[in-house]
Amino acid sequence: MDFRKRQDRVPLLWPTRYVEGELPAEEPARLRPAQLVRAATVARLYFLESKSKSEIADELGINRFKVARILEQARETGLVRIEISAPDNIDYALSEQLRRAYDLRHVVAVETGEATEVHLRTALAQTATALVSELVTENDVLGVGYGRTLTIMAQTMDSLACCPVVQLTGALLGVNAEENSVELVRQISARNGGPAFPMYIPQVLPDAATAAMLRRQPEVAEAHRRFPTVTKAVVAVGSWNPPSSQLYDALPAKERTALLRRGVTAEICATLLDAEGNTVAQDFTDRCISINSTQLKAIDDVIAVAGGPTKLAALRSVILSGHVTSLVTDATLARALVAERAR
Amino acid sequence: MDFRKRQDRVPLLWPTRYVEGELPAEEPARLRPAQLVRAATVARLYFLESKSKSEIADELGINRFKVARILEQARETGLVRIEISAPDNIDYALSEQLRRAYDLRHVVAVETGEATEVHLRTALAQTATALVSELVTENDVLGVGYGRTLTIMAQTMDSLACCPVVQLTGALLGVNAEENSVELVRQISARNGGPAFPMYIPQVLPDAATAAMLRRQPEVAEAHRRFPTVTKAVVAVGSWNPPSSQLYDALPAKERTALLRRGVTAEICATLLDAEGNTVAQDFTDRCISINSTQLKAIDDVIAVAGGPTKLAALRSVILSGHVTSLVTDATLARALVAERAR
DNA sequence: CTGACCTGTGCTCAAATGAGCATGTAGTAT
DNA sequence: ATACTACATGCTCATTTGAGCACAGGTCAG
Repeated sequence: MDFRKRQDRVPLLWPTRYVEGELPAEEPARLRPAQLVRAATVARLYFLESKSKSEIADELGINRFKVARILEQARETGLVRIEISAPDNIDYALSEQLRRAYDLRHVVAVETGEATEVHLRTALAQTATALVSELVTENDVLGVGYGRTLTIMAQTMDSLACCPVVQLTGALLGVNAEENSVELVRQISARNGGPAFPMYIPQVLPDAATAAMLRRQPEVAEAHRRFPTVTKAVVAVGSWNPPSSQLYDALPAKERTALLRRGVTAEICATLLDAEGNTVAQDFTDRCISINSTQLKAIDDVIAVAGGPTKLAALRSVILSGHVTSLVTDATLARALVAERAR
Repeated sequence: MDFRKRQDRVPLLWPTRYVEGELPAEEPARLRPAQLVRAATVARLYFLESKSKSEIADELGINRFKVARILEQARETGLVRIEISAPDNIDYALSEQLRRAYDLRHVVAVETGEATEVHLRTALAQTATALVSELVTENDVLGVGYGRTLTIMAQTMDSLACCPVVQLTGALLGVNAEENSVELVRQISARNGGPAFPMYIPQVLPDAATAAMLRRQPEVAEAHRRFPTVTKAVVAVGSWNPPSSQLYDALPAKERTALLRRGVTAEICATLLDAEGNTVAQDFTDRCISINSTQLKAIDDVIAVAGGPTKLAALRSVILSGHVTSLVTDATLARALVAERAR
């Protein structure tokens, strides 16, 4: 029987925590003693003692088809149960759907329930921590963008391989001074023990010339030299419409509206994207201290961490732009993205 | 992977209630998100959606060996668990061992724990009820012997197929008049709605001539005519040394000792057996109203119900004699029987 | 640099297996 | 009786599968 059952049958393998469709009622083995003894024996030999059906058949003096049928029955009656039990805050099927829908490398759709924004961020951050720790080896070079969720992530980051940590964007003025891209890089490198490449410099500068000049500052130049060596990056996604972006918040109203008029929908690092994922307003990006679009795309694995209803359009745009390869998001957002791709 | 694991690996299929060897500690999936998503996806497709490994491999764009290895890992980490959960009052492995050791058809070894004799009888009776109900169809003719455990069984007998019920032995004087072979047959036939063939007659008579004469009484003759048609029988086993037998108890001391001196170790219906299972004291059996050894052996399936430490020698004898094909007993007794056969 | 040694991958070949079919054996309706 | 249904059994053949091997890439010590 090989544990698979053909499609025309009722599925006999039940998950417990992870449920696809309906959960069959707990069924406490309706077999009678004689069958029970035989079925339990066969099941024990097959599952516990890893014998082949043919082997069991020979041993019990029945034929292998009979053994297969006994095992089938054992499953049907619930004598043998197979459960897939995984942490239930991840929607695995949805994650995989989304991954395939946009041909991404890794997608983790976190089930956040009726969470407040803080809870949502925390949940995403924890998952991002786990994903990043899993993917990053000591031979990697980790690039780090900036975002509120990433800040929480940095605080919970543990067991990250000891590898260089490179700051990908200059600092934005956040609500408090503790939260900025420099702090983020410091936190992470302090926790994984790897060398840090921070840049004490603002992200947005008055003009491209100033930015170009400041890029020549030793520390900034050093970080920029690392950009081509970055193998994995974890970044946030900023939404411009509706606004949910630290960069957006940091800009004067005039500038925002100008950029919005030019179709900016999302930002990833300092790269601005329209709804279709095209890079727009390159002149703005030139004024920024940040990894640029080309360099970002050259990174092997770029993990975007973004959730919440305001990020839908932005996340879609970022995915379509091809700047990210992996994604940590919430289930609601994931469902929306899958749904529109299905059309 | 086919759910079996080779012997050199740690077994990855865990029973819950039914445990063979050690029970591995509950292990809550130590995989990280990326692997978890992939493993959960593969496991879902394989177990829940019954796809083949090759199919899954094609679908996910990996090769089938990879799928097999992911599934292996899913088992190793406890993401996928297989449990065999059956009523835990039966020792399935022991039952099967005993069955094979003596080439019996059905054996159910009931785990009674530190039970009193009453509890033990009740447990055996319940199991016997289940086994008999399972094995007997409406096309069978059920023969019924006599014993205290069988009396309890009759009281709990339910969902027995509606078939004729034939009394196999005459009545013994028990502690109370309610408990005798006639009552037993009445009870069962009342419960299954089948025709009864009782015999209101004592089991032991003064001499063979009297017995022969009484066998001609219409009711007795009718039952005897049914003996060759009996297809399944449920009987008790009496032990003579140590004594644990209703028949033994019913005999005068003089007679007992005379028979004991002739090597009587066990009795099944009115057939007496020595330690090796040979029929002895045929002259005594001739004085009894009962199915005889030949007729008993002609029955397709004879289920003996016997338990408790006093029955060891008797049960061994009865099994060796070839009078029974199936057995409901307690685990302790079963273990003893298996152990001595192993030598 | 080299060679030993992992680890992950994908192969070959033979064994294990399932689906579907043919048979046998009821029981049931005609 | 006869035909039909239902079900259990055991077959053939194509598919699925595992074990073991071979190879690639990477690491490490010398």
